Amino acid sequence: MRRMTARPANAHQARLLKLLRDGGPASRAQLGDRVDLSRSKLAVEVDRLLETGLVVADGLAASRGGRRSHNIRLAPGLRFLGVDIGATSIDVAVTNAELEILGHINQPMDVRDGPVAVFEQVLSMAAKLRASGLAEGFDGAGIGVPGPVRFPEGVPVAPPIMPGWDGFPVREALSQELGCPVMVDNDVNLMAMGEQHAGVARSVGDFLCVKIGTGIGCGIVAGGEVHRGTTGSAGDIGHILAVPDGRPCACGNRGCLEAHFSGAALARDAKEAAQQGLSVELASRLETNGTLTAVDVAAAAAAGDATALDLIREGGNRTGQVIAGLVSFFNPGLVVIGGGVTGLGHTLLAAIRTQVYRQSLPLATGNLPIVLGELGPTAGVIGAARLISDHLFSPA
Amino acid sequence: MRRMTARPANAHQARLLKLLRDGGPASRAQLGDRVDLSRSKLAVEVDRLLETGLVVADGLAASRGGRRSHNIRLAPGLRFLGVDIGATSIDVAVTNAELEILGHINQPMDVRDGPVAVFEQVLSMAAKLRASGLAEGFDGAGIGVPGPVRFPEGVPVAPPIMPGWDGFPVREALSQELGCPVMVDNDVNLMAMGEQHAGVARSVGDFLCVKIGTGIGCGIVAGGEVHRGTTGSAGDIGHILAVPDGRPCACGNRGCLEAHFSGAALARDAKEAAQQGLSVELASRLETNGTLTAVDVAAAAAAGDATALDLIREGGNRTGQVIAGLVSFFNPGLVVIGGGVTGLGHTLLAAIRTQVYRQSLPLATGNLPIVLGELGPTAGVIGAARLISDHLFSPA
DNA sequence: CAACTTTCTCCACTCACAGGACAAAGAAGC
DNA sequence: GCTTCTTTGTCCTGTGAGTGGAGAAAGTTG
Repeated sequence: MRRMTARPANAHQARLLKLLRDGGPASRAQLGDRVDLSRSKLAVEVDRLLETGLVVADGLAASRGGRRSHNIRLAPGLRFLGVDIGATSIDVAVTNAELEILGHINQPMDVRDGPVAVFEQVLSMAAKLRASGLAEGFDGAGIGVPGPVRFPEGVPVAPPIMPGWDGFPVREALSQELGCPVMVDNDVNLMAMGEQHAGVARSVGDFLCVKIGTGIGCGIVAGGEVHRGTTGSAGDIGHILAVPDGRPCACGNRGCLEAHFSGAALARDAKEAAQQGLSVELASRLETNGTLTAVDVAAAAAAGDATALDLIREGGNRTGQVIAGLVSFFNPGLVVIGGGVTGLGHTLLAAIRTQVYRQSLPLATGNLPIVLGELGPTAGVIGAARLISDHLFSPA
Repeated sequence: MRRMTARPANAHQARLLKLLRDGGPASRAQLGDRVDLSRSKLAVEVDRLLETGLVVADGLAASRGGRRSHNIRLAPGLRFLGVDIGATSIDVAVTNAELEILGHINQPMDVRDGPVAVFEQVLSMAAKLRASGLAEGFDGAGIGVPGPVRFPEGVPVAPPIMPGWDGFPVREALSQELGCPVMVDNDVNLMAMGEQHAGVARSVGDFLCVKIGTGIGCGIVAGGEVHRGTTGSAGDIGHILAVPDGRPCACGNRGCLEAHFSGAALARDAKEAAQQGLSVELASRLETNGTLTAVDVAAAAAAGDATALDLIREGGNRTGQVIAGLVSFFNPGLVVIGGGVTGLGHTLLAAIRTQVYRQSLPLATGNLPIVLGELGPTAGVIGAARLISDHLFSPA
C-alpha cells in the first residue's frame, strides 16, 4: 500500500484534518459549523482533500429530517506509530488517523544500552505490530525519550540518564529505518500531549503534567502549546532542591527532589527500611524477589503496611512542596500526576494535594484540580502519535 | 486635538504599525523588505493608513543613489500614558507612538490608601504632564498594579498587598476618566514587557523577569508572549517556600521567600541588626532617620559595611535558590533582575548567580545570562505604553 | 402527494494580491 | 548637457480566494 504522500495545502485543509482527527467523522454541514468558512469554500477544500486521498467519503449518515449527508472521514488506512522509550521499558503502539490505539506492546529494556540496541528493539516491536495485520506500513512516527531534546532537529542533548544518546540523530535514523516522517520529543511532553488529547486535560489551556517514574519530570502546557524552553530542558524538575543538605544525588548536588522521591529512590528507601526491620511486609518481599521496586511498595501499602504508607506520604509531601512552588509560579488550571508511581494512588495524591493547597495562595489553588492521569501507560504513545499527526496535518 | 480614532483594519496594517513603532520611520521600500507583501499591496495599505491619519508621510529621505524616498512615520501627535503603581510610589510617563518617554514623574504613595485616592493622584500626575505641553490628550493608557489582574476585564483579583482594590473596575474607571482606551496588567508583567521592548530582553523569546521591591514577583515571557496563568496570578513567587520553618509571613505560612528577602524584609532585618549592635553604620543611620529602608542597606553596603553585605548575600542566596528551581522548570534564555533593590547591585547579583549556576543543571544554565534590568524605574511605564499600543495596533 | 427540512452543488460577483510595465527622481560617467 | 544606471513609487491587469444566493437532490411529515 502506498503511504500518505500528500500534506494539507493550506491552513483550511489543516484545520479540517485536525477537526476530523479530534472530532471523528462528520458531514460537510457539521464541518461547516465548526470552521469559519462559507459552504462553497468548504466544499472546494473538502473536494481537494478527497482528491489527495487524505480523507474519504464513505456512505451516507441517517437523515435528520432532510437529505442524508455524506460521511467524511480521515483515510481509514492511515497508521501512526507511537513510541515511548522509558528508562526501563519501551512502549510501542499503532494508531489510526483518529489516534485510537489499535495495538500496543510493552517490553522491558534499559535505555543505557544505548541507541543502537534500543532502536533494534523498537524496530522489532514495530515489525511485530505490522505483522499482526494492524498496519501495512506507517505514515509517521512519534517517539519520546527520557531526556531533553533539541526539538527542531529531534536530537537528544546531554541526557543525564541516557549516556550514549547525546547528539544521536534519533529523528533522522528512525525516519530512515521506518521510511516515514518522524518527530522526537521528551517523554514527559508526550505524556502531557496525550492527556491533553484524550485524557483529563482536554480543553485546558495551561496545565502541568508531573511524571514520576524512574526519574521525575514535568510537562508544561501554556496556551495549549507545549513549552520546551530554550535548550529543550524545560520541565526538568528532578533536580530542584527539595531538602536542604538532603540526600546526595547523581547530579552531584544534595537534596534534589529526585534523590528523595522517584521510583528509584522509593525502591532504595524501601530496601533500607526492610533491612532495618521496620516492615515485615517489605522484608518478606525483599527475601522473595531478591530486590524491591516501587511496585512492591505500592503492594505493601495496599496491604496496609504502615512503613510503606509512610514512605509514600513522605515522598508525596516532598513532591507536593515542589509542585506548590511551581503552581505559585505558573498558575496552571490543572495538575496531572502520572508515570509509573500512579500505582501508589490516592495516598500519594492526598499528600501532594495537602502540600499544594496549604502552601500556595488561594487565588492559584482555589479552583485547581490535582488529579491522576487518565490514560496510564498509553498517555505517552498517544502523545507520540499526536505529535507526528500535528506535524503531518500542518501545511508543508 | 482629536485623538486617535482609527484602528488598523487588518493584520497587514497592524504589522506595519508595529514595524514603525519598533523600528522607527521608514520608506515604503524599507517596509517592503521587512514584510512579506508585494510593493503594490504594500502601497495600498500604506495609503489607507495615511488616510486614517495613523501614519504620516513627512519629507524626503536623502537619496541612496536613486529617487528619494518618502519618510513614513507614525502620527507624531500620538501620545500614550504609562502608569506604574507600586506598593509605595506611582510612576507616570508620557510616550510618543514609538514608546519613547517624553516626560516621567514619580511620587510616593501607599496603594493601601485604596483605588479612589490613588486614582486621584494618577489623574493629577497625568494632568501635570499634559499641562507641561507634552501632550494635548492621550490616545491610550496602560496601567500596572502590584497584584494579580483578571486581564481581559482589567480588574484586580484578591490582591494581597492592596486590599480594597479587589474587584475594582480599574480599566473601566480609568478609561472613563481619561477618555481613552485603557489596559491593565500586573506591574511585574509590564516590567518584563518593558525590558523586552527596549531593554536587555530584546529578541529573547523565553525569559524571566524577577522584580524585587516591597514584595517579590516574576514576569514570565514564553514564546514572546507574557504568560499570565489561569487566574492571572502567574509569577507570584513571593510565597514559594524558601526556608523550611522559617520566618512567619503575612500570608499565614512560614518561610516564604518574601518573608526572607524583599524590600520590607531587608529593612526589618537591618533594623534588628542595628538594634543588636551588629553594625555601627546601620545603627547610625537608624538614629538619623528614625527608620531604615532597603536604600539604607544599599548605602551601608556600598560603604563596605560587613553586616549589610551579609544581609544582601543572605537574601541573594535565598532568592537564588528559588530562581534556580524556576530555571530548572522553565528553562529560560535569560533572567532579568529588577525592581527597587537593583541598587544592591552586584553583591546581590553575584549571590543569585552562584546559587543558580550551582544548583541547576548545566544544560539549563550553560548559556544563561543573569543580568540586572537595563531600564530601571522606566521599565514599568514603557511596558505599560507597550501594552496599550499592542492593543491599539491590533485589528479592532 | 404537497409542504417543509436538510444537504450539497453551481454560479456570478467581489476583493486580495502578485508581478510586470512604467513613471519619477536622482547619481555617475562621458 | 546628455546618456545610462539606480532607486523609489504608481498603475494596471490577471489570477485565485472567498462569499452569498439560487436551486437541485434527497429526505421526512402530515
